Amino acid sequence: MAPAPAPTHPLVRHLRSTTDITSDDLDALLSLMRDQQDVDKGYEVVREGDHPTRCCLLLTGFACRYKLMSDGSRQIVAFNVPGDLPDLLSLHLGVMDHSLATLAPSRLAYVPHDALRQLTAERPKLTACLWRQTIIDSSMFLEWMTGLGRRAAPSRLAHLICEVMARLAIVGLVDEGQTILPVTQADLADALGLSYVHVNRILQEFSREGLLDFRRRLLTVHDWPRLKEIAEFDPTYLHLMQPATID
Amino acid sequence: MAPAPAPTHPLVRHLRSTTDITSDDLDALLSLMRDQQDVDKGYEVVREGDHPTRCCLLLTGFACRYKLMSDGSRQIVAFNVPGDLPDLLSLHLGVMDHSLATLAPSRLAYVPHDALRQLTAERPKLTACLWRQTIIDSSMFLEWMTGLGRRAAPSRLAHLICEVMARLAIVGLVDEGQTILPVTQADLADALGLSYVHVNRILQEFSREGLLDFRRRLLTVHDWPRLKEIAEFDPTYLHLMQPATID
DNA sequence: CGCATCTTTGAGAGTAATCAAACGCGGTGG
DNA sequence: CCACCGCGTTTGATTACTCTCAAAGATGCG
Repeated sequence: MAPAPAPTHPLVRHLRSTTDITSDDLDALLSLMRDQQDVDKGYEVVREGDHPTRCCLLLTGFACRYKLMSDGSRQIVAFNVPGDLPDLLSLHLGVMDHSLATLAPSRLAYVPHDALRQLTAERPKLTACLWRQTIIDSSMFLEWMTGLGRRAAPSRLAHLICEVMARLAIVGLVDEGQTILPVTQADLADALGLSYVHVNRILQEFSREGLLDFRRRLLTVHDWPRLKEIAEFDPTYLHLMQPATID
Repeated sequence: MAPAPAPTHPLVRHLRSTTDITSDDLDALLSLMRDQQDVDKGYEVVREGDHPTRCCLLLTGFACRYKLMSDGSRQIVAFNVPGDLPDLLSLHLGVMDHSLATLAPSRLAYVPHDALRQLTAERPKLTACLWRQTIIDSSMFLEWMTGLGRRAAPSRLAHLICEVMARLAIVGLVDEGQTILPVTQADLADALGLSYVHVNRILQEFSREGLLDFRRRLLTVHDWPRLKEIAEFDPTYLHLMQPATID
């Protein structure tokens, strides 16, 4: 039987795919990641208003960043996949202006701000890589905003699925067009600025058309080219060093 | 008569209000800003797909960043006021994934990426300030996204006006609740994900209620507290070092 | 087996888009 | 000085997308 592929650290996969980080800087960064924790789904890593003193790395699982409105509604502004540094921005922001929570049982690693700040003071190249990382984040926000503002609901949903698939593929979590996407339709709705009822109807339409199926957290894309077409998905904004990994 | 207040450089006002930059770093940065240019309204500073080799500083005028959709519609993702470094992110991004254009006659200063990169390699403190700056940008995107996804149209418009007023106030461009906002209602619509017809109707409603008037690029806010209330405007996400400047 | 969570369905209501046309104002040129 | 022109704004009528509310099915976990 074929041996399982060497399990590469997701952070390594992630950073290598979006930056030209050196092995040396990578090792230095990884050496700070000793403090790890397993958490359940629904764990709030940081909350709006917090003054965090450390950043976290998502090793396994799934997370999202969101803001809560006064009427109780929630806008999810980002999904995070393994390898992401979801709250890296807290390094340069006193106060969190949004929250971060897991959507699935997850493993987190923590890096104290102090250590990270010292590391960046010593290593300009690494600093540039991490800075670039936060900027790519903001690129994704821009794309998301554009979807919220100007894309019709089906295209918006398709685009979100394309993005998440692409990012999961980078860290090796997509197999034959299938992936576990541990979110509910209500979570998708919160990300898309739609109601969950409407999301449900669009998903049914997609399924009826043979485009994809999303049931019980298992996402199966049957027709990636057409999905990309509906989404008008252009992965440029992910700023990958190599061309996209699905096609 | 009272002497006019000393005209401070807008970049200085801006950076001082959002970071703890030192005078020394500030001078170093300013010394790179020699290359200046006056441009007309509608000038495209950088375009989606470009590979810029310099960043710009908006000295006077008004600009916006936007993405164009295949159907010709436009999503404005940010407005830029004097003192902003609207495309600082291009320093760490090979390709622009959105465009930047002026909305009013403006004066720009350019800084080559080379020079800026060298400066950041030498000055970790300055790097942190600029990094922070790009992160605050991304905070504003998050707030904007939340508005697009979850705020009703009137609240969304009110929020945008609050933000722009607050940021103009920082650089001293608001006087007695009045400011020149050099955008059309169609521009506002492109920023808000609404049609210009709808924006017009909301503005009329605001005017009828005595909340504000926006005519021929002159914005007059009559009832700032109520505007903030409608917008649920909480300036935390602007990450100002001092509390907000209007109240 | 029972409960909690998540998904699905239907009906009715509203918000905002679209289309089309008129209006107002400032600038230009005769 | 007036007529015209263009940009931006305003208006009205119609359409349609999406939400809300309410309730019924599924599914999986304990």
